Amino acid sequence: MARILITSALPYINGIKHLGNLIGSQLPADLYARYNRGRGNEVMFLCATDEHGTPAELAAAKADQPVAEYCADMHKVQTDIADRFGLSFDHYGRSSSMQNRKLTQHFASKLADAGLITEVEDRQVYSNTDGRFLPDRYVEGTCPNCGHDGARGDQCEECTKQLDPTDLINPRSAISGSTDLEVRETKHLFLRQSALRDQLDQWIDSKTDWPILTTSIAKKWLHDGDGLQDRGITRDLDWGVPVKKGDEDWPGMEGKVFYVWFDAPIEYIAATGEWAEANGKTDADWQRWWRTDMGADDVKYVQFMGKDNVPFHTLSFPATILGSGEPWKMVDHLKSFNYLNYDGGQFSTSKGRGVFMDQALEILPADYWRWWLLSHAPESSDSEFTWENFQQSVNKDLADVLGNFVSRITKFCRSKFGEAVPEGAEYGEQEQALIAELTTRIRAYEGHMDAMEVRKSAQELRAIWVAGNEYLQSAAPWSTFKTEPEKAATQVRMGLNLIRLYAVLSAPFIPTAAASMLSAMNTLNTSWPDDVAEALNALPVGHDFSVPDVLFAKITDDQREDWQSRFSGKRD
RNA sequence: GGCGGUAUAGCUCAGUUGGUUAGAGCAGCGGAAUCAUAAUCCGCGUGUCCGGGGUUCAAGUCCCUGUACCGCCA
Repeated sequence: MARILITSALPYINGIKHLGNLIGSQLPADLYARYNRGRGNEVMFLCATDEHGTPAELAAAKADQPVAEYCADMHKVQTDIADRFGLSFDHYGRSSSMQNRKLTQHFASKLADAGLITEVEDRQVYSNTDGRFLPDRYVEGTCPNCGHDGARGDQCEECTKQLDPTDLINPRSAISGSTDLEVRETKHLFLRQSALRDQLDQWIDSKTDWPILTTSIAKKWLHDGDGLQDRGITRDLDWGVPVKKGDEDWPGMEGKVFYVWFDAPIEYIAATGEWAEANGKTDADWQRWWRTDMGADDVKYVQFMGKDNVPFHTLSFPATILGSGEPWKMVDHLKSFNYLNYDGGQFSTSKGRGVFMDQALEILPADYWRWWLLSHAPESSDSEFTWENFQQSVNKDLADVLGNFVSRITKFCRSKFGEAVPEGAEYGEQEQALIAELTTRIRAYEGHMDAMEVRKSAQELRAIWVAGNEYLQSAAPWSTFKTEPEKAATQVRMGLNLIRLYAVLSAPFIPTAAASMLSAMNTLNTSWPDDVAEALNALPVGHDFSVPDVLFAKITDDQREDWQSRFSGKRD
């Protein structure tokens, strides 16, 4: 039994995520987790909210709440939505947890011991009115290049010129609008990533089976210009992990916190500690997933994320781990995704454009979204969501091909033989041919799933559903029933067993519908079809079942048009 | 500006280390069947593989170049 550690990129705390975020990390990670559990592997699937940093502080201020309280509330909201989407995390943690605080401080201490941290004097804009330092992007003013008034301190969005906050004419605080600003000296810790460049380079070179998207981004950062740069890992903020060297104070760093990108990936590890604590486990129980000296040697670790997160996961976080000199588990496979666009443009959290997770669940059950998103995952390039495509795909694949299959076979059996698996002969030639085809296809499906080829997996699964319809069509039990009822009974027995088989195979994609199918077939047998012939005899003659409700109602043209206009603008 | 990605049938996409008449699903057209959510199954594709050069016996697949769209730039 293999042991698989799976993490999804951490969603930021300031609001509900849209479907583009979902398909970029959490959903494919869930697919992989459910599949591996289905195969009988031991899985640890983790995610958490990323809670530190200025955007969280500002969102809390806007909501008129203390930031800790705001984060606690939003964490609950996100946990609830994740649950309703069927995201089967073993633990959904928080980067603000005490475990993460301790671990982050621990890593910083180890890095300092290894000589990989330097202190750098810096000059930064301080707002007297706000009583705080302002991150570059929170200083606004007139662009010296094009004269645009809303330029940010890191870049002018109008002319795209990169700026320094001190370049701005008439600078003001983006938080309060105050112009009472001054430049102050401040000291920060830098992680000497440059010292680890060759190690990281070799490590990336050894990953020959990673998506090109992943390695090309990593290589670019390693070699572009002067190569990998050292990175500031502290900030002058209140909300975050206090800068400490392990348990001890860090002279000169009083009142500062670690940068959100330093502590967020460490939360992958800390979340496992949170899982242990929440479930009455010991430290050893989580360490066997993460410490190669404590049993994590045989763990396969897979990360899922959108392409914007790749640099931090291929370079910064590995630098933290390698630099610590401790035997932590490093990622084995990094599956990255492109972006999903919405109806001709981008999904956008800040602009409220597109469909957000809570809204999606208001109009349709999770399985509809899961199927469409996964079967159209942006693997090789950016892909696009349109309502027409969504309606067509979902109606055809889920309602017609799969849902109707379940419906036609159960209703036929009920009307001719009653609600129990009818007695007939052994499977004949036609059934053996079907078993052979399904065996080939199921092995291909497993291959794609093991390789995390999401779209190809969906295609193969669909072909497996189609094979059932083809069989029924050519076997035609409604026809054989008239002259050879016993033969019809055998064919119906095959059809009913196919429903159970489909439920098991489809569960990673559409867990709710799969559960309904199993429930209708009145079975708890979810064993993976290593032997397809055996799997198609799982429901024996005489086994009771029931006819389920329609699995997937079709999306009507009226609904589609309604949603299309409802989601065309900004969210409320 | 630098870098990266993408450009293949009306739509969404596959096309492995270059090798016979470029494929799949959807949509469309025709047919079969009537158990079923008017569902299913079968048959039907003359596509400047973005343009232009080049390498090669052979290029959608490699090289150069141009164009378009998207993204990233700590």
